[in-house]
Amino acid sequence: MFALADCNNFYASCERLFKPTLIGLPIVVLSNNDGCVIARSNEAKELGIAMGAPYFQIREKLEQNNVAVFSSHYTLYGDLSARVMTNLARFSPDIEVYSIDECFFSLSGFSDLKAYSDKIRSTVIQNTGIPISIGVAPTKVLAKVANKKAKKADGVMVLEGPAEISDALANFPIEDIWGIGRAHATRLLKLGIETADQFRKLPEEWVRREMTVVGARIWNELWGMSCIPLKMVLDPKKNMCTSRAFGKPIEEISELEQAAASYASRLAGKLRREKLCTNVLSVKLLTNRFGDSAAQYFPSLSIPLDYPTSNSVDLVKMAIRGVRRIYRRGYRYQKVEIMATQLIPESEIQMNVFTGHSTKKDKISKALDELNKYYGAGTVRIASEGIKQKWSLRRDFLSPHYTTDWNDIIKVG
DNA sequence: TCTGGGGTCCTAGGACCC
DNA sequence: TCTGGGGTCCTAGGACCC
Repeated sequence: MFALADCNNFYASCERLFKPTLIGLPIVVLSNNDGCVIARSNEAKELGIAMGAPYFQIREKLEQNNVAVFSSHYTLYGDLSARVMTNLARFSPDIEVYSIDECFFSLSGFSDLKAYSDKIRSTVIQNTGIPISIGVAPTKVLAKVANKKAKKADGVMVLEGPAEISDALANFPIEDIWGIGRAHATRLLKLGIETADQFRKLPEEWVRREMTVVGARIWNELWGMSCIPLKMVLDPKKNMCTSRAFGKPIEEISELEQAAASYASRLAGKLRREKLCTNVLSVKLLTNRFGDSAAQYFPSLSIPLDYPTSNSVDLVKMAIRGVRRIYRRGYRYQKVEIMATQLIPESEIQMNVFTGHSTKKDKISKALDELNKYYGAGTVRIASEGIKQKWSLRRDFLSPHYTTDWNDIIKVG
């Protein structure tokens, strides 16, 4: 049996944890640049605030209803997520941390799954303050279904026998099935397939032909045949990307270079943290796709590197070179994407006799990491990243670093 | 003025090799 | 009328996830 634990309205719950005065009140959390809504407390959902709604369009409504608004604060959420996962790990030998707020784990060999899940749930809530729901079923796809049902029940739902499962699927909307996205849902709805139960009654061959093996796996999982195993060890990453919209549009190449340098440096840091090196660096510029009238331009360039690297100096240099190659005057750029592909572990690097590895550059990178870890991200930068970063993120409603910065720690009394 | 960011998997088609 | 066959690798694009 598989269990899925999912934190309720995770980001909103994290913000509320440190502001108990907000209990019972509506909360929303905004995306980077305070762009749109990415998390809502139940009270905010009840007000009819849609997921993904652009902030500037609903600002008045939020003010009228006294909704508490927060900029997203991933350091805080990451820290609280780790606490939840640590607690869950005490209850099962096999766990898969699936995302920042979700965790699959095996309950095979356990008895009285309802009572055990209730205990897990109350322990996590007690120890972390984050409310969670648990769904249990014979496959991952069914555990997802159970989890949705748990949210509407008392926080735990176990689906075990065939009759119980049929019942649960009978009125389960097709578009809510894990793995069926907008495109497939639209198509299936047109064919009159509206529920999970109708979907699994389609012939398997049809599903396989029209929705590839991915669809066939979901189909089998809905019949209780497990096809998606627990992933207890993470596969090594294949790509890594730093991409972020600017606080305001950029037209000048000098500012684009700064931003690209800055993103490349951040990317290099992420690579080093995961002990990976990249063979190819890609740079992409994007104009604002929502600006109907403005001219659009989405150039990109992949730069093969002479040797796999993760050092900031090399990657920043390449990113700037990329921007210079693809930049064209006359556009209002909204975003730059720096992507590293063909990643390999640091330990597997084949030395190139001619270019080799520069220990000096590696030492610079290491010093950067250590200084920034101690004094805070971005304290020491490469000069081309610029000092006055006019394009940097807008985060007008950022909460304090309650758990990750001594200066922001909660004071009692 | 303002509309997120970071990933994975699968397939099809082209290039290339023997 | 005829123009091999089979394999691998790479890339682009689509679909999906949280």
